[in-house]
Amino acid sequence: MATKQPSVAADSVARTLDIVGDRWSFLILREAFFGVKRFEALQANLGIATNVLSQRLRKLTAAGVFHRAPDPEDGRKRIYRLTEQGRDLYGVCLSLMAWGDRWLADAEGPPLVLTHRNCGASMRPVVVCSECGEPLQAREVRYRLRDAKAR
Amino acid sequence: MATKQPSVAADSVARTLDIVGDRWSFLILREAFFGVKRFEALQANLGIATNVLSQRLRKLTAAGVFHRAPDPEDGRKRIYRLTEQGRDLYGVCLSLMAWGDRWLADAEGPPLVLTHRNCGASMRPVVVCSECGEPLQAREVRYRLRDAKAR
DNA sequence: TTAATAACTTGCGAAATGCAAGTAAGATAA
DNA sequence: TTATCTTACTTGCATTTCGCAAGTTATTAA
Repeated sequence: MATKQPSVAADSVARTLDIVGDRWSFLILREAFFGVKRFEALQANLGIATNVLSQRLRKLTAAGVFHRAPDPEDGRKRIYRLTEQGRDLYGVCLSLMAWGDRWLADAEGPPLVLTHRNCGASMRPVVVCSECGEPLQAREVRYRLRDAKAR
Repeated sequence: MATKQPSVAADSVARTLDIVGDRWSFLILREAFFGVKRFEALQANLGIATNVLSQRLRKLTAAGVFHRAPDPEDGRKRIYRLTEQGRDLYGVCLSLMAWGDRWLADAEGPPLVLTHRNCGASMRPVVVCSECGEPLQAREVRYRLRDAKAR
């Protein structure tokens, strides 16, 4: 059995889920990563209720995931752009997609082929160690607080 | 602006979120990755209502994320083990943790140091291309249906 | 055989969600 | 300039989900 270490690493997950841990936020982010930037387009693509979309965008903007600004070419429109913080969620979003594609795709949803433009290859996203490049597994990772003893 | 491609890759994200896209599932998974295997321990660590935990575990088990079995040493207890499908969510969970640690950690939650046992280094998880090993960014990834034209 | 424990289920008030309708501010057309 | 349209919201209300407290059932321990 793994060493118990809940409270250490727990809060970073919980805090993240406070922001994006509802049924819609990642779908909004997915659209954003596809290049969708406007309220109306998000609403139409997702079929989300307008009050909920409004609320989510406000929350995500307040959290620093999106930057909201009027369209200089049409003052009625608002442009929602991902901040660096928001773009940094791409890996999570892509991993969610890859997991669903691997385990849930069937007759209803044919598997996806992802292509990496940089190298040109068909690929899948993998979560690896920044230092050795090996895929990470739960048993192989230890969590510590900086300037604190190991648990 | 990116090419519009919502319905293609969209459903894999949506299907995944149908299973783990609520406020509790990833917290339950986090505990599971820390080695927690029993109902009572999950409840105590998370402070989740018992009916919701019961419902979530049933849903995640039905979806193939957990395997549920009676403890052979004590028939009252149920052991919830991650299946391969469940363990495959580790990357997502770790990425969520890393994001929260990077962007939301502050006075309340000191940054974490993750150590990779295999290589011994302090590291952070990175989502990379399985083929070239480079970190993935939204602009660099194309999505296609297998046996379908590009969009 | 009685009591304690583990994993639930049930009932009920509170909160979140979806839907339809309305509003306010800026653009467009006559 | 006036009227209409568009965009991004807000409001009200019914439905669903959630949290809490109090059972219930099955198994173990005394």
